[in-house]
Amino acid sequence: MENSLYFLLNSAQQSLFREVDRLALESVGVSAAQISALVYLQKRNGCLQAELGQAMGLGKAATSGMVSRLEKNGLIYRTPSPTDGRGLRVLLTVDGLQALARAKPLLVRLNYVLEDGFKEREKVIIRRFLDAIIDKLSDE
Amino acid sequence: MENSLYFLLNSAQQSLFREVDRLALESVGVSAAQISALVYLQKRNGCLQAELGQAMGLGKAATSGMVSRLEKNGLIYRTPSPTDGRGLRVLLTVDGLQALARAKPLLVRLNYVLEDGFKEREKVIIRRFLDAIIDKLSDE
DNA sequence: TGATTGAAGTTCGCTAGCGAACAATAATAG
DNA sequence: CTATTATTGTTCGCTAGCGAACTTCAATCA
Repeated sequence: MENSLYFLLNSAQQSLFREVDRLALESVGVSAAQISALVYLQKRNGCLQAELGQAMGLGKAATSGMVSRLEKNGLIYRTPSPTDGRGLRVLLTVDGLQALARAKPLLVRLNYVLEDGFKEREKVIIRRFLDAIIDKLSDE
Repeated sequence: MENSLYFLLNSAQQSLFREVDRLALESVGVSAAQISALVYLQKRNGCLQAELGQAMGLGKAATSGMVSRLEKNGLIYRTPSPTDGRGLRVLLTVDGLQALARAKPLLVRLNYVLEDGFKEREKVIIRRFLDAIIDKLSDE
């Protein structure tokens, strides 16, 4: 029971996330969760706050808090959406871009460590497992 | 980059954990994290608070908070350790045992869903991936 | 034995998530 | 055009984690 895939998955992800968070705060000065948001904002070149939240899999409240903390840290700024009177556009600042640049080596190294010891066909199976979880739980 | 195993693993575990937490609160009235603790306590038939924390991969502060909430919910009780003047022994209450009984079907169903669509040899690879992460990060 | 080091717990202030309730704006139905 | 419904975002109170600083008791060393 306590050897089930569910407990194993939780345990692995939690260990990993906490370690990455520790390293990120130490070497980049930004939390792991915030780095994920910065990566997305760079790819999309800024976006509506609601879109960022959806991409991160967060609810409204969590998104609001996270974006506020990013703003307080000077990594992003918010500006009213030109096309929607309700929305806020979220954009990287120069500091945000620089933090992202400092974070990238960590992310690259991380993936090297994660993939180390697994053949391509094995990685395909692992991805299929993780993708299946996400698929089964996305109800829209 | 955002398709890396790191982001994929985070995404999958977070989706899964939040869904399980939602179901657990709804059908058992106890959070997913608390259920993990109850499972461990049943297996060990009670243990020192510090041991529980280590088994859950938590620090002292998180352990203290979690055990306090379990106690507030009436699922466990604390009693001074007979062998160590510093320690607290944590034990399931009757309510705790009953909550565990209500939770078990959920856990069984969950693992069925997770394993569904994967052959034995594929599950072995998935376990090896997750175990490797835990191994690489346990420094003692 | 007595002093130092270590381990068990608590508390504090922080990040990070949740749902619920709310205000403001947009979109849609009549 | 107006009334209803949906979407965007905030705030509140909660669970859940972290490290740091602290107390208390145990173990070790000299």
